[in-house]
Formats: sequence, C-alpha cells, structure tokens
Amino acid sequence: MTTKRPYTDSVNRLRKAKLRPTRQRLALARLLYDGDDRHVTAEMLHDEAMRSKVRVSLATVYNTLHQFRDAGLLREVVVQPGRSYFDTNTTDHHHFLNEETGELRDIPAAALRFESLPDAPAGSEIRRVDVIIRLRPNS
Amino acid sequence: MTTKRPYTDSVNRLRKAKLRPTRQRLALARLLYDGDDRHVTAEMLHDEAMRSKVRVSLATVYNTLHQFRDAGLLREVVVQPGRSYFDTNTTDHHHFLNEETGELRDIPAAALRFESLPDAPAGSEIRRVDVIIRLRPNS
DNA sequence: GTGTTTGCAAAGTGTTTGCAATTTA
DNA sequence: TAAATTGCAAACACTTTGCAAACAC
Repeated sequence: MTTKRPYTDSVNRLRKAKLRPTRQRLALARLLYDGDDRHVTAEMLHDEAMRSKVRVSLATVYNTLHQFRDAGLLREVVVQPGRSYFDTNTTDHHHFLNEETGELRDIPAAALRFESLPDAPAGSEIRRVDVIIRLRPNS
Repeated sequence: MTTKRPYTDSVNRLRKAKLRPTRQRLALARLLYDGDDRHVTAEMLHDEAMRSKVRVSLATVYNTLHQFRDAGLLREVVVQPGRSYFDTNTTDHHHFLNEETGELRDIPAAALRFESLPDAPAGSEIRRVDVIIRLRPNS
C-alpha cells in the first residue's frame, strides 16, 4: 500500500524516472506523493521542505520540479501570469480555478466530456486538451 | 464598415470604454483593431508601435493592455509561464497552442461543444471555460 | 574516482510602481 | 485648471544559470 512505505516507494519512483535518489529529491518526492494529489508552486514546496527541516535550496526545488515534470512525474499547470503550478496528478483530467484565491482543484476526466473537438491544423496533432473552469464566488 | 474609419472607430471604442482617447491609446487601439483578430504580448505591441513611429513607453503599453482588458476590449490568455497574451477576440471561443512556436490560434465556440460540464463547487459559479488544445508537429 | 547533483549568488525575464512632467477635457 | 495620463527608472516576483563544493555509485 502506497502510503505505508513512502521511502521505498520514493526510491522506486526516482529509479524508474532515471533520477538518482539523492537526499533532496527523495525528500521532495515524499512531500509531493505522501498523501493526496496536490498542486504546488516551487515556493510552496520549498517552504514546506523548510518547515519539515529538510534543507533544500529554492534553486534545487525548481530544478527538481522540472526534472519530475520532464520525467512525467508531474504536470505543469499555467493559469496565472508569472507563476507555475505543478500537479501530482498526471492522469487525464481538468481544473477548476478559484480566481479569488488562485486555488486549483481537479476535475476528473469523466466529469467533462466533449461532444465535438476541432481537427488539429494541418501538420500538427493534439498532444493534450486542457480545460480550465474559472470560478467566481456566486451572487 | 469598420476597417474604413479606423480613427473614428477607435475614438468611439475608447469613449464606450470610458477611457480618454489619448494619442497613445488611440495608436494602440488602431494597431490592435485595424484588421483581423490577433494575439499580442506587451512587447510585441510595443515593438510594433515603435516600427510605426508611434512613441509609447513599454509601461504605457502594459497599462493600456490592462485597461483594455478591464474594459472588456481584450481578453488575457495565459498559456506559458511568465508571459501574457492579449486576444482582440473577446467573444466566446477557445485556443490552439503550437507548443513549438508559442503561436495561438482561435477555435470558434461552435467547433468545440461540451457533452457535459461539472457543477461548480458550492459557493461559486462558472465565470468562463477556457480550453487550450496543445499541439505538436505530427509524426 | 568519476560523473552527477547541489547551493549559492548573480543574472535574467516579464511586469509593476512611484512620481514629476505632460496632456486632456 | 483640475484631473487623468504618460514616461522614466527603479523595484518586483519568479525563474534560470554558472560554477565550486558535496555527493552517489
């Protein structure tokens, strides 16, 4: 069961991604994957690491997030100018965005179905379809 | 016909938006709205203004884009970390994103229909649904 | 040991701000 | 002439980079 062996799981996760299980990467992987799916910014994750007494520089957090993303362990979500979120849920799904707070929330793929999608322009193909449902507090 | 009286049209557009038709705002409005719909960044618009011998500072371009957006004359589109696009098409529609070039392309609302949309979380309502179809060159 | 990874500080990018000078109504 | 707008330069937030020291295999 995933949540019971976080250390071994994180090592395996990194091994599979061909990333050396260094102290920093392990600690960040455990913060990211021990528990429910999350949406974090580099700064959020760095703060969290500091709070749990893990010494990691912010630069390393950025590097690690990008490595994880490139390895398919994370998905980058861009919804606000000048800030990237990283989503631990890499399966097919979409997002609600609370525009007041900036909070992201997953929408399972099954909850949003397309009746029709346009064809990709000639010479290209669809890599991914991202849907952001922007929310406001209701009246 | 819109394209035949750009000056008068731009003045009216600004008047309607309750923005004083200053030299800078008029010039930017004409660059933006004389012709087809476009997707511009602040820097692109600033460069374009310079090329057409319109003296405007980059700060004013930013301010103006935000004022236009707030007035509903433009829609801001965020698809890449650290860069905002402004879309002169403010009607209901979606976007293709060419991930190699960063180029945006409109998808008319009619070309993309939803079979089902999730309910907004309690306490909120849907303000807008943004769909980005990410493209890659095909194999 | 050898190549990889890290931390730091510096640099970079896109954007915003404070404020005096200018322009508009 | 009163209020809005502009330009400049400095400040900002977030992110990336260069390189010596530390670490993993």
